[in-house]
Amino acid sequence: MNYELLLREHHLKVTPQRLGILSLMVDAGHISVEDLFAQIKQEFSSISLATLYKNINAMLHNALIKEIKVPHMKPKYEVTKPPHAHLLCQGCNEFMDIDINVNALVDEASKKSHYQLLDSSIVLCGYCEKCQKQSV
Amino acid sequence: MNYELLLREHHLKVTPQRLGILSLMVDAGHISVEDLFAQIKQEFSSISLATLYKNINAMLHNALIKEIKVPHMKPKYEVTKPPHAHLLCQGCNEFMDIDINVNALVDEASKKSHYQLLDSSIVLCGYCEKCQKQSV
DNA sequence: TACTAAGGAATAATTATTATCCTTTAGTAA
DNA sequence: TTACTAAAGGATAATAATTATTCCTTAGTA
Repeated sequence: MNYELLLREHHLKVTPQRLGILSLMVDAGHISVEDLFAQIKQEFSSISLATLYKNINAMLHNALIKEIKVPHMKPKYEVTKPPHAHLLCQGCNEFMDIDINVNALVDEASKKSHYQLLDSSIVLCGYCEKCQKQSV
Repeated sequence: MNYELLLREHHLKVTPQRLGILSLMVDAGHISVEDLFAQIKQEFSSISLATLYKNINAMLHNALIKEIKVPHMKPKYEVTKPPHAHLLCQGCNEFMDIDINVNALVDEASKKSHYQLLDSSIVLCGYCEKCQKQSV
């Protein structure tokens, strides 16, 4: 993926820090501010937490990334992808993407409301294969 | 609704403050800590914000209420109801419940993953009838 | 009625996020 | 290239949200 181009397409200045943050986000899939900061520090030891927040907000504003908020968890961030749902494992607390038919859901909802629907956020909770075996 | 019984069923001590908080939550449908505090203050002028947080956490812990978290909004709380989705109006920022077929969604997701699914959280964003007319 | 564990009030402490100030740098155009 | 300007970065202060602590009060129970 060409991160430099991706930033330009979203009208964001290209800086080494920003490229690093974006690249880490892509690699991680879903990552918290805390973890992202720990990782970006390894590349830019003097980077400030405020810089990270400023970048996250800039990228959110341009919809380059999305915020995922679920109960009892710190917010996580992911690079924007086609509509999909999230599976959240209650054991290891990891997210996994799943491409269910989001449009069908939106269609069904449309029929039951007068809302003009624009976007959706779907989180399913359960146990992943690994955590299923271990405990429960 | 018998709030006293509801609290007892969830192994929570019955106190006047707690009854007040629960009753306000039911009436509001979906409410933030801030709004809840403003309202409960009218009934118990000396109530502390810490007390409110402790009650919210106690009720969350016993699944008497649920937390709703979505990007760019303060968390809201609702008394636990049968599985349903939320419609969030981007104009007035109000939630509305909608009873779409959540089980069908979970079934579909089950087929596409090895997860053992337990719970789901679905938020659809758009404009309600009123806000559709006004702007957009 | 009395006892005990939990709840409430007040407030301090912690955590997460944003604002501010000043320095540095990316983007642009001469 | 060079020079200019707006935006970005770093350091840190400030704010907001939530949790912890202390002590006093009350609900549940024997």
